Amino acid sequence: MRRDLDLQARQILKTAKLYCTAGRVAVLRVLLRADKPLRQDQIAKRLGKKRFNKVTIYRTLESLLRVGLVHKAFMAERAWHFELAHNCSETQCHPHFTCTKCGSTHCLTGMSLPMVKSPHKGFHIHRQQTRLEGLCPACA
Amino acid sequence: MRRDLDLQARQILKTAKLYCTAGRVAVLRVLLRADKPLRQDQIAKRLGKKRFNKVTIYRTLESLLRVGLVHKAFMAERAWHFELAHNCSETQCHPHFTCTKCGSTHCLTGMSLPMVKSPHKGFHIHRQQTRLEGLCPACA
DNA sequence: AGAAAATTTGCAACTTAGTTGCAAATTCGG
DNA sequence: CCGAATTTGCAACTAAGTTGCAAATTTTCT
Repeated sequence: MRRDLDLQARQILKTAKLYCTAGRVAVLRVLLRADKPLRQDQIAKRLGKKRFNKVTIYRTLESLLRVGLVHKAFMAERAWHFELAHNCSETQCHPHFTCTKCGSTHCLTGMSLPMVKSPHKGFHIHRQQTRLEGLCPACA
Repeated sequence: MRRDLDLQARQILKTAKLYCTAGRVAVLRVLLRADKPLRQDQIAKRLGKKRFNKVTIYRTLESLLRVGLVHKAFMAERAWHFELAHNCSETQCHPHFTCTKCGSTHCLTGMSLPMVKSPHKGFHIHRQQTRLEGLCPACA
């Protein structure tokens, strides 16, 4: 089982043309077994005895991101962004668009998306929010 | 014009039963004029001469959040979350669900949403991501 | 209006998340 | 196994946000 995972991780790294180091294999193994997006500290915890410096973990993730093996879930940014809630309904706000080139953000007001229904039993969805990425008029 | 904005801000604060202080009026005015979600530092910048301590700005935003006048756009969390990109298409990943009670996050795999189309001309949407909030099976 | 009570503000110090430079260690290709 | 390329750990740093507390402001009560 664990051998398998190890081999799989190594294989993946090799095809991605990344150096196959202890750190990368370990982090990748954690991600392969994860059932949800993880933060650096959560990954570190799951590495257990195999300790790596947090800088190493971040840099490993960076390399995995670079080759497209990994995503940043939530397309999060580092800082919080605030806006008035006035023209948002209880269940959703307008979508936000962020330009991948210039980084500018725009509110795409005037569109309301159909409310998502979970395919998994037992989830009660109260609010949804959609984030879009692409090129803004100025950059396109 | 500016008088109007001021009055409007005061009115809003009054109905929300918040102390009507210089800081709150100023921050609210900025938000009323904003065309997109703003970070604390961006708000500070727009306050111009009316300087307030960043702690004050954060606490002001907190109070506006508390009474529901303001949102955190992107439902952002403070730290980045990473996950394997394997079962995501070029244009979207599965939606993520976060429980507002216990804070747990789940991947709602197995659903693909229709790709959003911008109602505004000139936006080229490459990727979309949906985030859901509500109660998870355990908390519901 | 004036005073007491409630709330907000600013400051300094702190935490958390993530980054950078650099020297030492590891990995790869021949 | 050697040398070049890449990765690692460390320490020090930045950015974003938080906390405690005393002083200032706002509201309420009379």
